[in-house]
Amino acid sequence: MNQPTKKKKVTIKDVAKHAKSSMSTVSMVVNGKGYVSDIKRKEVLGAIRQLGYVPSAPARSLASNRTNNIGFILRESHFTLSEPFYTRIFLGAEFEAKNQNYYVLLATVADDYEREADTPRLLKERNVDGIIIAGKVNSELLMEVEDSGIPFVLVDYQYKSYPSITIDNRNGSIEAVRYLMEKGHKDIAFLGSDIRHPSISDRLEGYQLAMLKAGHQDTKSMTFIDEDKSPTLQTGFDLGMRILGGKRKPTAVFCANDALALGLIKYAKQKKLKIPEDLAVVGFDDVEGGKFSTPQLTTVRVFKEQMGELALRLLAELLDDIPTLNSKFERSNHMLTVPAELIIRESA
Amino acid sequence: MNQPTKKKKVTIKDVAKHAKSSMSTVSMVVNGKGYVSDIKRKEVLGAIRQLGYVPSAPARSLASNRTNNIGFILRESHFTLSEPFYTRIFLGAEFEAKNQNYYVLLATVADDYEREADTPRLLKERNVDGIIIAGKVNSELLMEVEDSGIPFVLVDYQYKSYPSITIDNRNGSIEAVRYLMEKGHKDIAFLGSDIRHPSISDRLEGYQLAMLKAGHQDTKSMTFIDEDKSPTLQTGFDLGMRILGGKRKPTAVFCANDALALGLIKYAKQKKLKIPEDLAVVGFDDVEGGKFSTPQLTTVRVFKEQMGELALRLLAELLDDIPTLNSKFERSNHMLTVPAELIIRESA
DNA sequence: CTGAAAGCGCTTACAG
DNA sequence: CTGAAAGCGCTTACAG
Repeated sequence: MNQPTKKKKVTIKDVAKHAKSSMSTVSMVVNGKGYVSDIKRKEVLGAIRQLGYVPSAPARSLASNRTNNIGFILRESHFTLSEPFYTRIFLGAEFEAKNQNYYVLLATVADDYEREADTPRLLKERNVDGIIIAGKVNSELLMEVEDSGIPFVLVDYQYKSYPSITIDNRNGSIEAVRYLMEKGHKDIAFLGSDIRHPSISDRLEGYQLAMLKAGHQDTKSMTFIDEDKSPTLQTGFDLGMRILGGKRKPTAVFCANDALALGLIKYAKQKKLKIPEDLAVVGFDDVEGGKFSTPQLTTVRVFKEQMGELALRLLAELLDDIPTLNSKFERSNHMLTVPAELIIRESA
Repeated sequence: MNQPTKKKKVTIKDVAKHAKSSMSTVSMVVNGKGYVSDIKRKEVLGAIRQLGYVPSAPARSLASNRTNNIGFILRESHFTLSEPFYTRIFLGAEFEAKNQNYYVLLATVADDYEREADTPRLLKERNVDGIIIAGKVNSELLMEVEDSGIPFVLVDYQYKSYPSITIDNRNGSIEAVRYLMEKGHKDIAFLGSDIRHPSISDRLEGYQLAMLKAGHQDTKSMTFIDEDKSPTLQTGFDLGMRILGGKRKPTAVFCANDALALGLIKYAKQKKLKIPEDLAVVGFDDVEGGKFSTPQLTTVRVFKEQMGELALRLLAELLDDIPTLNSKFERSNHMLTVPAELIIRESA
């Protein structure tokens, strides 16, 4: 069928000729711009189908001064995380990009990013119309993107009041802590790390709010945080020692994320504690591993794909609305929050 | 510093003028083609630096008929696997792509891929110079890529005798089984699934070879395979029942990959078996989770980043060597195998 | 070894 | 509402 012969590329010119029309008309129907009579449109569409015409991306870019590429910037360590969190956000963005006819160029950056030296090529070459930045990244990078003038949106992170998609961490946390309380727990601890990540500090805040509201003044002695560590299994395991080694042992722990929760559970099991009987544990994120852990993890679900999708859509809207990039009004409309949802399984 | 002013784009023309040279000369020094005198080159380079010239990707593409993009095709389920296996391969390719000045466009495809309907846009639009296909994918896709005439290489998969980068699964497996034998094990079982993936069937073969060589004729009663399942934790867990429920219980199990091994361990622990005392377990892949499991997983390491890097490099070479895509000679030179390495930890 | 010129395949004012 | 033409920023023969 599809002979791998050196078939000549079909151009817009061929289509125009075939449809007895002009290149501009073809261009208009392809791009859905301007008015073309129904008859002409049909003829053109027919010619396109018959000839198998596919527009050339580079030619379009060159002529229109748009790349139709979106950059997706992510810390390398976030990309290779065993729990596919950002990967799923990326996937959501990719999915929506297909709908919107964008290509997404992924650029991973080192954790110790340095301006200039590590500038992603897509930024240097300005080979994107807009950028999505996922998760916490070096502020050098942020400033660099900001200076570039290329529109961008953040996902699961915030910077000044630039457009962003964030999780409703506070309410998700409140819900989790309340659930624990309903189960009769009073001594509820918080376990966290990398507290400078806004998602994590918001989760702490939610915890504090819920505790205060329930009349527990002293949350401080019950919060265990290793600020300098990233929130991984290992960190959770290590913090487990501190939590369970103190004199005032909690009966429940709300963890800043699933990895920490899983690490804590691992430690607790090693100490022969029964979960949830001896210690109830709730995580946050709803990561793959939580479904397969023993016991299965009770957690707060984050809609990762949806976040990516929203980010792409928001960015696409920005690109359409502000070609001159000047309207700084209504910025707050561009800071979206997606709800999180408590998922009750076995660990609490 | 970097004013976000509407600075006019610096073009090759500006550089030529500034360097008192011509556009073609500038082009040549940028691309390192043809001969340019040292003096001219220096002048041009100086002008480029001073003006901050960055070539326009689309203009280049249009003029040269190369996109400078590489497509990376991957099954969606492989991308979101909790164990970042293919993700790391991708990262390796991405890394090498930077060196070679390619952008890599990631396209994830559904597991139930259908020709035409699901054709990745990068293929349809021919917006890539070459393609990397990672892991086992639908044969429809393979045929479609083949028909497109776009050069491609496979990673961790094979198709006809197209260029590929594969793991030395057989020798890795032999090494693992031999290690188990050295430890005194005789009843060594094999645990696997999705046996149609060449990597997995090769691992089985390695197992069989090693067993035979050691005088164990009957490997059949010791191989446990669920062909229709993918090699996940869950499958490993489920197969655990069969392995440990039979009358002839193995003292060691060589698993087709880490996920299966981890699932098996989970089941065995639940059955109060001690690992490795009661049951020794070896995996394959050396995935993140194995380092944090209890006990830590003994496994065969696969150099994932390196595989991606090799794939990109191989593809880049193909693209340079055969612009007309005709030489089908020496294909076997293009089927690379990377060694695997036994990593001894705690589970065996 | 270097420069002038055509051409890559589109989009976009601009006439009509 | 539709067509002719310029121009996007490069690369690549082709003269010199």
